[in-house]
Amino acid sequence: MPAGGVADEGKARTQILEQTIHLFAAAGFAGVSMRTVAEHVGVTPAALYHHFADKEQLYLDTVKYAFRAKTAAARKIVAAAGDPFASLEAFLLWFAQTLAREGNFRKLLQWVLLDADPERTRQLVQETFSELFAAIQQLANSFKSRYDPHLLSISIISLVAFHYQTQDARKLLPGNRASHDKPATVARHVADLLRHGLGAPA
Amino acid sequence: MPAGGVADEGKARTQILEQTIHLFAAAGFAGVSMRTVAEHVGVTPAALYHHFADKEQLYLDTVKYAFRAKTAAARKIVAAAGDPFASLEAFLLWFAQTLAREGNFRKLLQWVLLDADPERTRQLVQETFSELFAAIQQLANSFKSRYDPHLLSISIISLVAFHYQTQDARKLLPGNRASHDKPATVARHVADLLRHGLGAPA
DNA sequence: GTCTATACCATGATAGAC
DNA sequence: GTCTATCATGGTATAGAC
Repeated sequence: MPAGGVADEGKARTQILEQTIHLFAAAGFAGVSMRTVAEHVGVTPAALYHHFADKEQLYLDTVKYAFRAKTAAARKIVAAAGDPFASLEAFLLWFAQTLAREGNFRKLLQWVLLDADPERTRQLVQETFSELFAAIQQLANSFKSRYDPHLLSISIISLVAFHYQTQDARKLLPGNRASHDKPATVARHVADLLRHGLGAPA
Repeated sequence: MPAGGVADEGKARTQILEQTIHLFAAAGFAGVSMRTVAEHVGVTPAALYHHFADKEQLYLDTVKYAFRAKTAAARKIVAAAGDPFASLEAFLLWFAQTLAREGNFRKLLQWVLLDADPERTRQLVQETFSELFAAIQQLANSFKSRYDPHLLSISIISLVAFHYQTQDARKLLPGNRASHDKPATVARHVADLLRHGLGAPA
């Protein structure tokens, strides 16, 4: 098995996955046809079936491929620094940067959360969310706070993830400014809120 | 124009919308066919086209119908109490209860956030998100905190919304307990976190 | 306001040549 | 490993009877 990590991966196969990420990110499983994929990749639909058993497998492999390495970075960041707050801030900045920069990553995450097929959900959550979540939960535990680690982990992820999920929608809502989507701004806001809460005005 | 608020609404039309909510909530615009809707409603596809110009209009009207009244409740709750923290806690509980109880509402919200069509996004955000957001922003302002009102509003919504967005996924992640999805638990956790932050251990 | 019938196109998937 | 050709099915939408 090659360095990639998941089964065998020919050059052509990898190139297909690479070019398919954007399509599934934009329209989801049901919104993308094999013909569209084929056209975009520059082959015929039949050629796709040489590399993937069916559309479902292509989708699963595409999402897994897109998430690989993305979350491995999180582990390192969380494990690196000693002070919990320093780790938290490093993670928040990394997460905000990643979501801001990699729209495909963000959207695929949203598609995974909306997936109606339980088995597909299971596979994707384990392949995608679980490593990221484990890293955050480790961080959450290091605070030795009053909060439940599971709840706190989700809260930390929420504050960054949901902000970028609503990126397009917020442009239509009052009080929006372009600077609100800058990763540094978001990370600082969330770090402040998590550290001090609303109780202590500056 | 009748009390409903949006154009004309016959009895049959309303019944179609009512029964279609669940389908679009589960599978989104691309994942639902007019045949499926017709079968589920108990008519032929042709009958649907008597009430709705096309599939897109059926989708838009369904989402708008599902959101109507849902968010009107939020305004009252936020406006009611005097103390900002009391209002906040009342809102958090209402929001958690609504998302926990009304899975269709929650899922439609997620579909709206993922919609790739800018014009559809514009219509739906204004019809759905904007009233809820205005209520929260009013609340956020009342804290007179150091935080940007827009950012703070999204943070408040994030902590509850994302928690329930990840409901299915979290069942597969470590540390999950059934009690974590009880509205009272979520609301209390979020209220504590927002009030005190991580800085002040109990 | 709902039906039958249907036009017409897109879909996932396969067989078999090269 | 990719092609051409094809199939069966399902997709949106319409015409016109009742």
